[in-house]
Amino acid sequence: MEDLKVLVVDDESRMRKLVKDFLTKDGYIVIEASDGQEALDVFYENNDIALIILDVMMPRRDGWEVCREIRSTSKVPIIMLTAKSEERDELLGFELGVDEYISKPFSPKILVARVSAILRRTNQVTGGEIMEIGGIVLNKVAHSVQVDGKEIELSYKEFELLSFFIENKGVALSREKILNSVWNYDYFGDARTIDTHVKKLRGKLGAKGDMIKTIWGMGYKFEA
Amino acid sequence: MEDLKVLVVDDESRMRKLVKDFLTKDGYIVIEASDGQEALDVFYENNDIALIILDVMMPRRDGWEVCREIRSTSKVPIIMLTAKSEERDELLGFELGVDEYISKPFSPKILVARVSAILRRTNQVTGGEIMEIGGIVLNKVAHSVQVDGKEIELSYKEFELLSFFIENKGVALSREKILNSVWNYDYFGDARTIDTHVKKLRGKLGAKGDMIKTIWGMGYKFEA
DNA sequence: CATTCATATTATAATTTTATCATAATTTTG
DNA sequence: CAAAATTATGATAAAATTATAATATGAATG
Repeated sequence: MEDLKVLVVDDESRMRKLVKDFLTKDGYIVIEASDGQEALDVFYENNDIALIILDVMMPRRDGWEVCREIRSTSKVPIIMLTAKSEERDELLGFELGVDEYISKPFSPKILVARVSAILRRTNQVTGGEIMEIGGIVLNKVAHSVQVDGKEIELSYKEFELLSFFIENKGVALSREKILNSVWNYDYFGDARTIDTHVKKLRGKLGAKGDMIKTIWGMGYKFEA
Repeated sequence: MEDLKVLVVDDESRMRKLVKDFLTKDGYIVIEASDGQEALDVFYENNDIALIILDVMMPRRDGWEVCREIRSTSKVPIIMLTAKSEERDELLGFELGVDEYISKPFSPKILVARVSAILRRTNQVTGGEIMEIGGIVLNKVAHSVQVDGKEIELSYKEFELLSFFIENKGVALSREKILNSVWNYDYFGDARTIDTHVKKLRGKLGAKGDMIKTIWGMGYKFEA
C-alpha cells in the first residue's frame, strides 16, 4: 500500500536527481524518464504508477502531449513543471487535466509536500477510503458508519448498499443497476429485496434516511 | 445537482467580490464570510458547501485555525489564499490538509480554473448528460429537473416527456410521434392522454410552461 | 445441534402514477 | 358569426409501483 511509484520525467538529469533524492527520502519509489516518448513507454509498462511529475519542455514529445496522451486512458495524478509561470500555459494545463502546476525554480520541499497532498487527496495512500456526505461518514476500511458523529450498526449488505449509494451520489440508480453492483451479477432473485434493504437502511439512518430518495418507476437516488 | 456552493472567506470585501464575480460567471453559487468565525458558522449551517476559498490573514480566527477546525470534521476541498508565497506557510498548509495554495496577487482565471480542477478531481461534478434550455436544466443521470435554479418534482412519464420535448426542441411533434417515442410503440391507448400529461407538465414548469406550444390540429412543439 | 443473525421471499397495504372520460374552452373553417 | 373540430381542464377510475410487515431460508457461531 505504501511504497508508491512516482514517475519523474525531465530531460535534465540533474533535475531528475534532485527530485528523486527528495522523494526517495520521503519513502517514494522513483522511476525516471528523460523524454516524453520514454515517459509514455515507461508508464504503460508499469501499471502501478501512482503519480507523474512532468516537465513541459522536453525533446521528442513535450509535456502537454504526454499529458494529453495519458489523460486519454488514465486518471493518474499529474504535476507539471514549467520554466516560467505563464498564465496561458497554466490554463491549458488545467484543461488537459493537470492536477498541479509548479513553476521553476521551486523548492523541493514544496514539491514533496504537493506530491503527498495529491496522493492523500486521491486516496492512494493508506487509511484513505473515507467518504463523507451530509453528516454521514463511511469508512470502508473500518467498515463503519457514523451519522452525526454517532456510530450506527449496519449489516454487510446494508453497508454495501450505502457505500454504493454514496459512491454514486446524485445519480439515479435503477434496481437492476443496484442488483448488478451490490449483489452479484448472477443474482436472479427478486428486485423487491432491494426495497427491504432500503427500508432498513433508511430506518437506521434516522432522519438522514430520506437522503435516499425514491424515484418512482425507476429506482433510488442518494442525495445530500 | 450542479450549482455547487463555494464559500469565500476574506476580510476584504473587494477581494470577495472579485472572486465571487468570476465564480458566479462560471456557474457556481458563492457564499461569503468576512472572518474565520463567520466562516465556521456558515460552513456548519450549510451542509452542502462543495469547496472553501480561505484567506490566511483574517481577524478573529485566521485561515490556519479555520482550516484545522474544518479538517477535524470534514474533507471538503480547501484553497488557501496568501499574501506572500512563504515556503514555510505553504508547507504548514499542506500538513493541515490544504488542497491548493494560491498567492496574491493571483489571476482570477487561474483561481476559477483551479476550483474547477479540484471539483472535477473530487468527483463533485456530474459531467453527465445535462441539457439546458431557457432556464430549464434537465439532468438525465440524476433524473432531476431545475427551473430557474429551483428543483421541481416530475413523475417518470413527465420526465420522459420533457426529455423528449427538449431533445426535439423546435420540432413540431405529432401525438403519434410522441406516443411512439415516449410511450411504448405497442401502446394503443387514447392519444388524448398526452394532453393530460402536457397539461401537468406545463403546470409544473410554471411560467415556463408555455415553452410547450400547442400546434393546432397537429401536436406540440417545445421552443425556447 | 440449537440458536442467532442476516438476508430473501412473500403477501398485503399504502401510495403514486397513469389513463380515461366528460365537459369546458378555444381555435379554425365555412 | 355559427358550426365543427380540436384542445384544455378537472374529476375519477384503473393500474402500477413502492412501503411495510411478517415469515421463511440459510449461513455462521458457539
